[in-house]
Amino acid sequence: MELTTAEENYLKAIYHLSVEGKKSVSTNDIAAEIRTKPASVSDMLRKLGEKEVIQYRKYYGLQITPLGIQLALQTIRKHRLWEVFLVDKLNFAWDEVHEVAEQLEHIQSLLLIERLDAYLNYPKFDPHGDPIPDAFGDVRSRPRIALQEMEIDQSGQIVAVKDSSPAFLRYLDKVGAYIGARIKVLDKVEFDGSVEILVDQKKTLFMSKDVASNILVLTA
Amino acid sequence: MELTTAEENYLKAIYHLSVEGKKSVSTNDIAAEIRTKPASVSDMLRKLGEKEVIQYRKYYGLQITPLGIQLALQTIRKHRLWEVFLVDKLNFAWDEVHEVAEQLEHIQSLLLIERLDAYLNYPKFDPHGDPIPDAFGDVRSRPRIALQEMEIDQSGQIVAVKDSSPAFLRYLDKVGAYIGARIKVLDKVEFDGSVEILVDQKKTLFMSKDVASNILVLTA
DNA sequence: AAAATAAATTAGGTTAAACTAAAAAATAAT
DNA sequence: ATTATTTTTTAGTTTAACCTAATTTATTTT
Repeated sequence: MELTTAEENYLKAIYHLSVEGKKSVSTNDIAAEIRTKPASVSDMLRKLGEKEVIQYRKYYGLQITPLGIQLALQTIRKHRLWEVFLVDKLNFAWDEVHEVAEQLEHIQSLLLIERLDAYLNYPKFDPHGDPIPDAFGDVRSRPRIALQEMEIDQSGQIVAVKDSSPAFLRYLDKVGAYIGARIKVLDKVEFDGSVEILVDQKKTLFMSKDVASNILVLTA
Repeated sequence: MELTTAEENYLKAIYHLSVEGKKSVSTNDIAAEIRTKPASVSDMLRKLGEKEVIQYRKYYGLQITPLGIQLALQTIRKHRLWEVFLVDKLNFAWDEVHEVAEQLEHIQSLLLIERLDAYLNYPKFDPHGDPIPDAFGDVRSRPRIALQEMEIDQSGQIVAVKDSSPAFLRYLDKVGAYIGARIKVLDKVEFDGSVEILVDQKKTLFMSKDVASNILVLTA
């Protein structure tokens, strides 16, 4: 089964919307995600349906198939491995990698990805803390909760972000809340949902509810 | 100036034919190089002419412009840097890299190439011994002659091959004539042009004229 | 120099992926 | 339960890159 670059991008978007966003995936959702027009999405859904990576009934809805999930995970695997390469080996900042990884993920060569994986020492998580599927598509993800949902005095480690826009990542970098940081919730303000945390047993940090709900923590 | 992947491939082919093959570049030559049809080439030449990377007068001929040369060299630079990466870091054999590098060379990111160059320690030659243009397109190539043209008792170092088809590269690997090998010409048979060489002061090797004329040597 | 051959280009068609505008179906509101 | 609104799909274009077949230009040959 061969997918074009465009097809891979659609499938990846559908996978993310299906898994992360729970409820059924709409044409408009996909258009927003891919930054394209709904009419283009309808076109592509028909094609993806014919290739049996999704089950598609027009006006009704779609469901990603096991084959589709497998292919999407391979693309995600490639994307995240390249991100590790860019950060670990080429010293990219974690907010600079996405665009380039978006291109690299479409390079076709099984050997390349296997070798890259070995070279990087079989990493299990990318620089944003997201799990890297193995060659069979298996993902071992750690149970994580939003910082927002933690209790006072609970501690843990920042492992990922929900919103990975460059602006947000830069903000985190600036205030010193990097992936891997060990944190403890010192206080929560009921009124506005903001929280106060201790980072690495040194620095105290205030953050709004908006920020805190975008940070994922592996609780101890 | 932005070139598409196809445009980059055509320009690269035109550059190679212009520089390596001397005489004027024909539509048919390009078609053969790119494995496409002459009609498609005509189409593309018009487009490349409009973008001013070549000077083109139909039925008459073409010439690559300084801008075209610069852009072609950037693509070649990327291709050869990726080849170094694949061989040095990911342990690819030198006959396995071309296809993958052909894809990687089109990734667009100046930062990526600069970082990769630094990571590889600013290599000057790729695994086939071809020179890597620097960020400004400057190439420092070593003066090389074909093994075929060497005199008896002359010695040197294998630095490149003309024909880099996988079959030829595999053959070289098998007989132990790798890039970097130090050699000395022991004998030349006038009758058929074949040569006998000593490799690394150890192994004696016979090769046909065809093979010898495809091996480039930096003479001592 | 005219005829034959070879090379290059144009004309017209295909496919993938996008788009706008219009139509159809599903959902929500009165 | 009609009407209004939103969502989705279809119809018809556009662009890039290819193709075949036909034509035009250039080059050889006689």
